[in-house]
Amino acid sequence: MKKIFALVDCNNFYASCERVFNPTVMNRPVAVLSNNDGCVVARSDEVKALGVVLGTPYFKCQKQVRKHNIAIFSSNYTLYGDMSQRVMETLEQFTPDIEIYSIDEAFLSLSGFEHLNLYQYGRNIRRTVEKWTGIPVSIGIAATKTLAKIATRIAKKEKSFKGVCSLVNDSRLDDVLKATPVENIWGIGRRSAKKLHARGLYNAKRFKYANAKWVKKHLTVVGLRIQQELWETSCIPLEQFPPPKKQIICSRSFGRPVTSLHDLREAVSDYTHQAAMKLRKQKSLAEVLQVYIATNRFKAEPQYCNAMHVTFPSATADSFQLARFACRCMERIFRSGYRYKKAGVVLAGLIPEGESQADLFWNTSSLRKQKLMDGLDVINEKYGHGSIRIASAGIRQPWQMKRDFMSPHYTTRWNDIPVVKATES
DNA sequence: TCTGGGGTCCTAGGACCC
DNA sequence: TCTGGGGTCCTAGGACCC
Repeated sequence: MKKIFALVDCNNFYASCERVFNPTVMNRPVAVLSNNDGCVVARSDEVKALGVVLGTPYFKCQKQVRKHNIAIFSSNYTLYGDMSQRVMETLEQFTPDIEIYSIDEAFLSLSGFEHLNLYQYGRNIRRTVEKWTGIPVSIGIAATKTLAKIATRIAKKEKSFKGVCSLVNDSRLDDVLKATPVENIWGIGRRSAKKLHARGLYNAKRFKYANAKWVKKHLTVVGLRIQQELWETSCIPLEQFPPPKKQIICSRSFGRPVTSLHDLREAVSDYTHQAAMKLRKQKSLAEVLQVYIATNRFKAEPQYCNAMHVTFPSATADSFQLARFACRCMERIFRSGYRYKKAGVVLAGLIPEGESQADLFWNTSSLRKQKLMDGLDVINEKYGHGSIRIASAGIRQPWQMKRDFMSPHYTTRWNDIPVVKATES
């Protein structure tokens, strides 16, 4: 049976989320900043039109922000995560086979839906999502994921398509590919694009008809798969049930330079706890813990970075145990006299709960400790992240990241629920 | 003053084994 | 003086994604 994939992609997702509950920015350009208010990571259409490039450091576009009255927001992941869930739940109305690919994208399997007018079906999905969540989306429909990605670009770019583009059984497919630069193909990054250009392959159609042996040699099997997908041969399947993560990272830049071991210990304790919560959520244990620190590479000042990892005799998901080791690693790699910008924690060697090898001389997590962890997670889930932290993460936390333009937690905090006031006319 | 964070997959090369 | 061939496992680094 021929496969059909739809890709649903939220438009300017973070910026759209900020607009849903804040009508005052509906007609203003909106930009959302990365963690630490570092770079622009999401832009409304108006901001794109003003020429503000994705990834621009905030301090480099402040002039434009003032001149054009751009509304600026710090990243509010609690809000975006919740809005994402609403969008995904809406999509589940349309097919049971859905892969949540990222916070703002989902692949839907529409195989077996050929009897429908796929374009109209897409339009229906789009209307419903916008009505139920307030988030505008673009939808691309095609025989492979790679082609669905291309279709979505067209749906977004060509206004006459009204947000939906189907390339299923479409004789114009090669024309569409011809108009698609290779660097815009999903999975073709800067380096691969350069190689393709060097061989005179500038658009997706040329790539499609290129010599497969050459493709395999220079772009590996990954490139070969992409090429196959351009031929409508599906090689990248729908992953409905994503496998558990193989590593969990928590790393952050600091709001200001950090110089003391004390503060760095606090920071990695906090990061370790956050990573451990994710670890427990996917019901895994970690065998390896890694800690790293780095100075600010953009500054002309003494640079230092280092990392250290420990392997446990028996895998664990205990926040306290992990944090203790994280602090010990930090003590080992810390050198005084530097201004640190960033620290991170990696949990690796992840195995499913219940598959751990007990070690005779290793203090394995007791049942009581496990109950304590469960309690911690329940409370943090219910009252918001950071309601309960571990003491070694400190209270004052001078290293905390900057978030000067944070919007309220409209959907997840009682006190932040928007209030609509009637005015007398 | 101010430059994000969290992932995956693939390959090459070294260690080690039979 | 000569130094096969095949296999596995691990790690670091490259490339890419959102």
